[in-house]
Amino acid sequence: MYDLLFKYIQNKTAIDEKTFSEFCHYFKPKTVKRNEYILREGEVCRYNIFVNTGCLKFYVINDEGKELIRYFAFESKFGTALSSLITQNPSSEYIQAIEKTELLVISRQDFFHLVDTVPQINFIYRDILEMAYLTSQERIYGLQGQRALQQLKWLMTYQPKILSRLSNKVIASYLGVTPYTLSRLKSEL
Amino acid sequence: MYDLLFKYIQNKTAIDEKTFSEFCHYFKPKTVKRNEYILREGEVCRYNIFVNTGCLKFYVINDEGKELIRYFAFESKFGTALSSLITQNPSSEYIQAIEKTELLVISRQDFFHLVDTVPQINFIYRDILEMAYLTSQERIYGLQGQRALQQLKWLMTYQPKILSRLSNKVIASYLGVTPYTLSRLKSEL
DNA sequence: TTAAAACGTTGCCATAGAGCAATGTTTTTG
DNA sequence: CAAAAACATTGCTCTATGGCAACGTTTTAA
Repeated sequence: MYDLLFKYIQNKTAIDEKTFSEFCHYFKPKTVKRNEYILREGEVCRYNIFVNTGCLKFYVINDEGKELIRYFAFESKFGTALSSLITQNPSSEYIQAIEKTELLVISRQDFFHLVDTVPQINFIYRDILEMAYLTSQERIYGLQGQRALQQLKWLMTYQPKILSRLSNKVIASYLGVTPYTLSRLKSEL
Repeated sequence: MYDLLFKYIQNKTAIDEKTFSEFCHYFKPKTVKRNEYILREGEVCRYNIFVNTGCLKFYVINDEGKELIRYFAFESKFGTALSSLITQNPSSEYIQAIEKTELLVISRQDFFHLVDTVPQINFIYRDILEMAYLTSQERIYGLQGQRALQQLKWLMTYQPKILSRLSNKVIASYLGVTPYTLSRLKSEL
């Protein structure tokens, strides 16, 4: 149950099993079904989430009713509606399972308690933030600059898992184009 | 010289002048001219930067030769090419002064030393990363979803400083549209 | 202070992508 | 396993934005 999480932390910082076992019980296992919501727009986010198996999508519904995905959390990834988690204001994001997904869920309070008291978790959180920020930056440059075809090629090279595991509809929503356009682009490759 | 930086830190965490004076000398004053480069593509970023007066732009030049701006650092803002700073790989970003700008510059080594030894700076860095990530997220949703006119309206509401202080050419590069389009959009408002 | 350079605006046309409709395919679920 | 629902593809048309050219205005720097 905690194997993946232990490997994740061990991979990024020095930690022994004893230290890990002292805090891992703060992470509660939870299984969600395909299409089940973990968080809806308007709710306050009270958890940080680690994905054991499956996949979550993080998205908003814009004024025109379109679903815009900013992030997929696959196995061994953390994800949360960070803005709401930090500010405790209602979230503008939805978090939803794309397929049957097994999670480890930690409450906001417990998580920040660990960040403040366990140096390894302080470092992990810093690493998560740094990496999330870097990924966001690259994505901004991608969305700003490239034509949709270029974005698709970038995705094929750097995020092939997204293309191979997810539906066209979902990929289109991530790229910010319509499924029609994505379908046409794929035939141009 | 260090007034703004002290206020910045004091505003986010409890700190007294004595503690501040013990580490502030790590930040070296530097003045750069209009259009002067602080970092060019291909160079390794070795500094974190705090802006005292003026404004910096952080951008890439894409395959088509277009300048794409992801961030402006105005007074009382930190900014760096974080990806290069962390990995010490060559930067894909440029950092350049838009106008005459006074900086406080701290070396990578000193900065992470402070992050690891001064709890207030650890917290500041966490706050910078959190806020930068949140801003990036919002920008991703903006770029993905909205038409350029909507983006411009968003900017008028939430970042009026950008519109009032910077040239159309620079704003267009931030929005990811051509100056022609921006000029036309403004006449539609 | 004035020539040169950069910038902003607008007309015209080209093009990428949106949106709808129709059709075939795959997936889901009782 | 079969019916229903969701998804993928493609033709047609429409719109937002790109890109060039021309021209006036502002800024820069010697």
